[in-house]
Amino acid sequence: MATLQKSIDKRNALIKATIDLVNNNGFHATAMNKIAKMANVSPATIYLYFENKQDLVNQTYIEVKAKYSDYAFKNYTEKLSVEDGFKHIWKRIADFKLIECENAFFLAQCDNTPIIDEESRQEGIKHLQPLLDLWARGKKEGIIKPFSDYILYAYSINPLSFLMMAQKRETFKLNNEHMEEAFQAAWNSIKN
Amino acid sequence: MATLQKSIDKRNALIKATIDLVNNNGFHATAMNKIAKMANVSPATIYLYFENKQDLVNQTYIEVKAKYSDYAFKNYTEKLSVEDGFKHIWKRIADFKLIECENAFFLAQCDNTPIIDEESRQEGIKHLQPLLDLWARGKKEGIIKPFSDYILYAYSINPLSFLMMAQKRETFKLNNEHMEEAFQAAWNSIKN
Amino acid sequence: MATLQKSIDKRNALIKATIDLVNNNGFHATAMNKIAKMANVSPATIYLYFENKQDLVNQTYIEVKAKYSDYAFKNYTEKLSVEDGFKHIWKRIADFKLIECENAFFLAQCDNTPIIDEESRQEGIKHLQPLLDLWARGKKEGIIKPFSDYILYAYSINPLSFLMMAQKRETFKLNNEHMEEAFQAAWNSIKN
Amino acid sequence: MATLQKSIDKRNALIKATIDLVNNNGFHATAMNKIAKMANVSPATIYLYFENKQDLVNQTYIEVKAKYSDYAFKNYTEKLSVEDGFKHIWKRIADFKLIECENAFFLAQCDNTPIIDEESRQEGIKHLQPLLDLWARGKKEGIIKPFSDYILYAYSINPLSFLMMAQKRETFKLNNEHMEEAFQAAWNSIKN
DNA sequence: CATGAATGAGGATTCATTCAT
DNA sequence: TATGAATGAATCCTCATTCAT
Repeated sequence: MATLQKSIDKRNALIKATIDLVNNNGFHATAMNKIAKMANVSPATIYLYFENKQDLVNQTYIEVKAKYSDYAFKNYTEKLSVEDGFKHIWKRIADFKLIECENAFFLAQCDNTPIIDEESRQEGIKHLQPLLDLWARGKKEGIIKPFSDYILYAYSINPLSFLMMAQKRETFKLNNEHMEEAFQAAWNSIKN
Repeated sequence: MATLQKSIDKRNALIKATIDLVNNNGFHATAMNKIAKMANVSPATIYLYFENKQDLVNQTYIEVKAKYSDYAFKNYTEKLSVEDGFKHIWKRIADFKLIECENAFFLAQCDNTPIIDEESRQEGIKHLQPLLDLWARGKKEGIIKPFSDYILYAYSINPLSFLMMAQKRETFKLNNEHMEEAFQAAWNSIKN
Repeated sequence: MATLQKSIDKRNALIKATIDLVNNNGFHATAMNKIAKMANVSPATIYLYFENKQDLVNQTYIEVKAKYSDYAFKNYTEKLSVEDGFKHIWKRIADFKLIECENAFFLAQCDNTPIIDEESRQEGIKHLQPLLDLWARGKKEGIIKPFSDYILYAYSINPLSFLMMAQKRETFKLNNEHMEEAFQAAWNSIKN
Repeated sequence: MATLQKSIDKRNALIKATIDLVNNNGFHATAMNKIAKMANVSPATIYLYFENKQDLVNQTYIEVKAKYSDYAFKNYTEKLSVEDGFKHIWKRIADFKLIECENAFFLAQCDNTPIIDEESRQEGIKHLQPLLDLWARGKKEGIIKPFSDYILYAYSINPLSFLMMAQKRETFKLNNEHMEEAFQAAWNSIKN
């Protein structure tokens, strides 16, 4: 136990350090040494947990992506109406992007950059199924526009990433009113 | 003349090579050496045109950003109605992101990554004024929702970046119908 | 133990190599690569022991300067008369400059060149106190001329550097008679 | 004429720039580019006047060395007594080292460093003949100690270099009294 | 004579990774 | 399991030198 826990702690510390440093310096400007130091671990120790630097980022990506969808669907139930269900998920995602913004920023960087293996990217995509199911139901009920899921995502979910970036850059500060506007824009873009 | 043109050609070749290589490998994985080789130039020559690697990317960013807004507002006139004007600009930006996708991908990478100086970023932001003016007019006429420009941009323009990425990743192929859907989603998200 | 000793050995090997190569090629013509090779070490290893090239020379300078004064005052005691004390120290310094001439040449190069940080230079100056004390006593007793210490040093000690250079250049070979002459010249220049 | 003069001016400007930059940065840290810039000349132009960098320093050395001996023997005549003659030359050399200290510093650097070709060094040595003649006469007359010329130079002339360095380093400021002391030390070290 | 643009070779330094302990 | 010392390869950048004009 104790020793297993210690192992997990180290792994977590390494992933946390990776997110932090990659966010601030980018992938290639982040030295394994620095990651090790920030995680209070020897550089060699990293290689006990990860095959190499690429593997470290890949796994970090998958982990954060999982955290993202866990967060997104927390307390969500298919019993909700399409609109309420969407609102619920949207709000959760918005919270994730704006509160857990270090994680969200890391994902944005991975998603707009050639640093992640295609395989790991695929691995990370799987998790949004409940949202796709909701949209399918919405389309069938005539509540959601019969658009490709890519387009629905692009317009109703992804804009939150842009707002997160703006906020992180401190060029824009989101308040509750903005969030309300954002939700309206999202919903209007996909509702029938 | 001849010699000035040759200089300009070299600078352009360097910028083109930078875009290409950074797109495929990321900023830090792109060696000056490789940029030089691709531009048919000695590594040392880069430093006649740019102060250092950072300066090279900064200037590339500014240049591409300028190309982006030039493209966006080509043939645009304020005489158009708000809706027509928006449609015009939106179509141009869509074309840029989907046709000049190398350029667009480069911008996406810079905008979601800490590789660009804040100063250069500010420099690159200036160019969207005509769109902001159009939105101001739209809000006054009651045609556009009275949202923050950040939100209007996030929902009506930025989603195109997501679609561009998806297409570049070959996970999704946009046809004319998709484009029509995308425009509707964009317009619905901001129109009153 | 073993590992600490190995570390010290490496550091020493690096310092030795630095002296050798800087003596023969000058500071800037000496590549870190070459120093590493001569010390049987990887280039990267140098940076485990020294911050950078400048730091390497600075520390080498300080080390050699310390060795110089250790050598100068070996077996010296204040109980000696001023003349005997001076003769003792002078002989030791002469030996150092002519026998440990690699070290002496390195110092000469550093002292006549802008390669050493002012700070390290100050650090290296501290060590001659016993000689200054001896002169102070000599002046008080009326045995040594009441000249500035700079002048006493310039005339009674520093000329040995010139002779060392000449010998190193193989333009002049010092024998015992020369040494006797040199000492007379030194003593005559400062004695009352 | 005019064009020849212009050529000479350029050559002089280059030599002046070399002295200045080598004094402040050392030989290898001094880039041809910088020398060219300081002399208001294109880098390529340097190669019209000098074969390469080594040749540039060699010739600079020879030139400065010539200036040194010209300065040293200005107004000197063999009709002076040994002591007066020595005093005359010594004063001139002292002036050179302390007033024309940029030149003197350059020589010190060359003389304590492996940057000058042996050949050029030999070339530069020739010039002190009148002093050697004076010493020969002094020895014959029993006024000067029958020491090797190397030793005479080391003790009566070379110390001025040390004082010049100290002054340049701003650790010591020489006044007239010091100069008087210095001359006494010099003369006492070699006079019978 | 004079130049400024161009360059290939080389230099200091960093980094992902390994290995002896 | 954990480490810190060690490293070879690679990176950014500079520089002495050349060449077309």
